[in-house]
Amino acid sequence: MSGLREKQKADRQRRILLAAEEEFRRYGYEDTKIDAIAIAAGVSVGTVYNYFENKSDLLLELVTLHDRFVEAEIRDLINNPAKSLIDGVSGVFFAMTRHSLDHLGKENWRNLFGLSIAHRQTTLGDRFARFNDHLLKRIIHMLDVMQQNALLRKDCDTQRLGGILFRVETMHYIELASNDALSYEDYKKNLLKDLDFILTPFAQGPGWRQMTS
Amino acid sequence: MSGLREKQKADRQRRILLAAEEEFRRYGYEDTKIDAIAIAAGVSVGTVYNYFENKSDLLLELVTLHDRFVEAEIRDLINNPAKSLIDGVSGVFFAMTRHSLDHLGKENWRNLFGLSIAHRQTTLGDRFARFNDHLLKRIIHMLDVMQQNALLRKDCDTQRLGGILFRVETMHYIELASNDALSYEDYKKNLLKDLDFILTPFAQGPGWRQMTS
DNA sequence: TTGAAAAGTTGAACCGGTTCATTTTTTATG
DNA sequence: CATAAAAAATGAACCGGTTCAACTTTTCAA
Repeated sequence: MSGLREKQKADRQRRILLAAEEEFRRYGYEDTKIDAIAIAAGVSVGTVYNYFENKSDLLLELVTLHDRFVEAEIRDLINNPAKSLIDGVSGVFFAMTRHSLDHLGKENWRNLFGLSIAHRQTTLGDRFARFNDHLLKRIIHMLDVMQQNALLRKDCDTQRLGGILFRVETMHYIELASNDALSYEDYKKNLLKDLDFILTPFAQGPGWRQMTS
Repeated sequence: MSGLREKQKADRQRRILLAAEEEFRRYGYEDTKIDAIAIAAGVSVGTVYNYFENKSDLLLELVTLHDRFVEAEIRDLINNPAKSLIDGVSGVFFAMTRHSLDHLGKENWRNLFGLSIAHRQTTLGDRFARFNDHLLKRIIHMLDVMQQNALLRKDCDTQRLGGILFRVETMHYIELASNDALSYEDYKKNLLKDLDFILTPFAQGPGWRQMTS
């Protein structure tokens, strides 16, 4: 049977990932030793590197794994459209952030962000960029839907608005992840104010901002 | 004379910084070895660590050193106010970025950003945050001036607008620094579009966006 | 001038991520 | 089965940032 090798490979990969997740969660990125992951997974150090490029790749893999949950949450939020532009957008961002933090914690996320910026040229940076790109597309799609539903002005470039909102959110997320003194509630409050500021001129409906002098 | 020690210290510190700048510029952050800096500066490895916390601190020190030039450029741009809101804001951002890149190059900047995010709790992250905070204050001040000059709506919260613009710019800068395929011109084009999108509703004068349905 | 305390320098050793030559396991073939 | 080729696992060695105990230089009081 030639499936043995495949089965063993899948099993080892799974065990390494599981061990890594446990270690990262328990000790944080910096204090997690590859050695410890290898021992916990019942393999040698070399084998870990056989399955994963490097330490940060391992972390990225964990993020990607849980990507599907975020994906599901976003889908739900898009399918049950919010009553207003700001509720829709903030709802998606809050859900994403809540989930990300619960899953891996601040320390891992700031390392992931930091490393993906520093090593953009490498696999890590590239894949993280793709991951973000995908999320951005979902945001833009939601804006399109809201435009259909007359919650967003027809003359608004959703591509551009989406990009801007995503950039602002990303910075808030980075600030949250990299500052232990900042709580999730702080993040929500700050982001909401920014979103409101940006979105108000583009929101359709009785409450939008009067712009003529 | 008790000044000898002080003089020697200042001299060593200067030599180390000079050597570091040369190495960082020539080889980039990753490929610069502390060992090489020490040799170029004519001191031992231990001495380098006597003067600087660690490798990234050394890079941050170089950035801070040239901060004054950026400062000067910004002051000029604020003193000679631009004709429009968008020209003023983009002018400052473009100048900052142009100068930063010329000074240290992409590779060093993406590492600085990456490391300051990953190590926010440490001296590095903290000092980099302060550095950014200071720039943000200058931007807000410029917005205040423009508001005085009737280039920006009186009812606009300059604090908030400044924060948003700064966040968007920072993300564009990170994208520029971390992607070798992106040119400075690309950055300018992309950022300008975002700034225009955000600012148009708040710009005072004959050309501002008509917002009533 | 002297010598001991303070300040600073030094480089060998440490630590942990990563590599790679060697060994072990699995598969394919007669 | 037996065996050779292919695939994968292994851990000792490498590399470079960082630390620290030993050593040198400077200061300062007597």
